[in-house]
Amino acid sequence: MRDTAARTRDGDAGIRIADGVRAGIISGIHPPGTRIRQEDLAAQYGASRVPVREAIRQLEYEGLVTVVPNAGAWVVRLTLAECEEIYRMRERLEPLLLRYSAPLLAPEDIDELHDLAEQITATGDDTDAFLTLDTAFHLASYAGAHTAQLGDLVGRLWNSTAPYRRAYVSSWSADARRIAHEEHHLMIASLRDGDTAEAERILAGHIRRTRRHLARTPEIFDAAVDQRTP
Amino acid sequence: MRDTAARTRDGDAGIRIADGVRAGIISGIHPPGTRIRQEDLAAQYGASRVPVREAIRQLEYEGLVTVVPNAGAWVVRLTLAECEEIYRMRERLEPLLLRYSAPLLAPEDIDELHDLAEQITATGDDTDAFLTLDTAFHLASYAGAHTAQLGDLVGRLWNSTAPYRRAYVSSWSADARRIAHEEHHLMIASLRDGDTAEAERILAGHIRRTRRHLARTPEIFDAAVDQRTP
DNA sequence: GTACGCCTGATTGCATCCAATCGCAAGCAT
DNA sequence: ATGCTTGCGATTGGATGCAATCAGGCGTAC
Repeated sequence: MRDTAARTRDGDAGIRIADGVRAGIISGIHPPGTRIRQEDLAAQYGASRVPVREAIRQLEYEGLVTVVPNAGAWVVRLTLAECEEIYRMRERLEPLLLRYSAPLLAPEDIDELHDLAEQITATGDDTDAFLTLDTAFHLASYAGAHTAQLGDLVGRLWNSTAPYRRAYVSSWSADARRIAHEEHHLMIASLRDGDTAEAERILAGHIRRTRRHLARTPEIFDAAVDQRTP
Repeated sequence: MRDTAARTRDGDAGIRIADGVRAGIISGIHPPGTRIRQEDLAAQYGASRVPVREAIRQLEYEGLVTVVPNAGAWVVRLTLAECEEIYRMRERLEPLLLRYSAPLLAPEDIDELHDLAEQITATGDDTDAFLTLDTAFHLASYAGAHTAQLGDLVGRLWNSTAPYRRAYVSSWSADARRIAHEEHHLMIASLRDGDTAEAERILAGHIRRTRRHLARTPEIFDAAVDQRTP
């Protein structure tokens, strides 16, 4: 019952808890391996444990927390293999999502993508700025898609790897960053041309290259918070 | 407190409810549009409404029920566009899953696939038998994969469309069925050859063809049970 | 000194109970 | 006769309380 939101008992308030915890996980406040206690969250959000349980279940199905019956919940810790699996899924799904989105992007939407790509190029080695803008760029490229499940799924996959992205993006060389920037611009050019198939290929390559780089920095997945993680 | 399972309060019993309802949806007992009341399920499974709520939430995240706050839950009803979207996702994801599985399939596993394919060929126009065996065949082809998320996701996608599969498979011509059988055998041959890439291509084509046929039978998505479905 | 067993504390899982919301229908006014 | 309003019933959302389970620490036996 501390700071957050004062007892809106209208619609459905267990979602607020899930939103808050999700934000905490993505932003790195709750690193992988952190223990999640129901009563703590209940107190923090001024709610009972019932909606907290629902929130934890939701986050479990989003792949952000691990629930062990009669034991508790922890922020998911990924192995390198699991993280690669997520990237392989993204490599196949995001081009499909782009295929849904591309035909419905207006020229001004593509201009906005161009602006974002320019800002990304200008971030230099400010990792936080890069992460924020890169996420915004890709999500904006999917803004045209009206999908029932695919868009949400891609968002969940992004969130799943969010705690690790900071670590390995900061390990990129200047050259690796430059290639990412160029791929962004190539994709924009293909979108402006109306060549969706080529944009799909560039995007798939973009994700694949990131995955391969990831495989070369396995040390990211070793250290962690460890609070009795199963 | 009727027939089902007598109060096992050990581990986690809300999952039992989800399993039961899921089976009912997949098997067609609860057709799309059916209203789901919490108290009914609670009485049916001899539990309180709390685990029922969790079960409904779980099924919502699996894409099997639609929950409207302060209103209730219904078995998901798909539009043709939504069903096509699921097939497009499967078209990209299942070849990836096969890529994980194929190298770990032993020769005897492939023999089993061959047996299943033979049985499928022998079903003639027995739709129920075809559905059961076809599901078994594809799941068996994925048995080698040890994935954290991909396998479960593919299973969920299959389940989502299960209520509609019966209807459109029964509309297949003898020719359409024969093509499916041949694709099964082609895939087996590629797997036995160790040519995973070719098996992937055949599988993608198999799913794509099914999706295209689906688009030609939109009448499946019209009629339904309708119990105040939103 | 080591291993096993018991006991206590903490945490989760479920049942029961109360409050808020929504849908529907009857009644009234126009 | 039709449209709007108001009240009631039904159903969901949330809070509290109790039972069961698991982890860790201590004591005892070998």
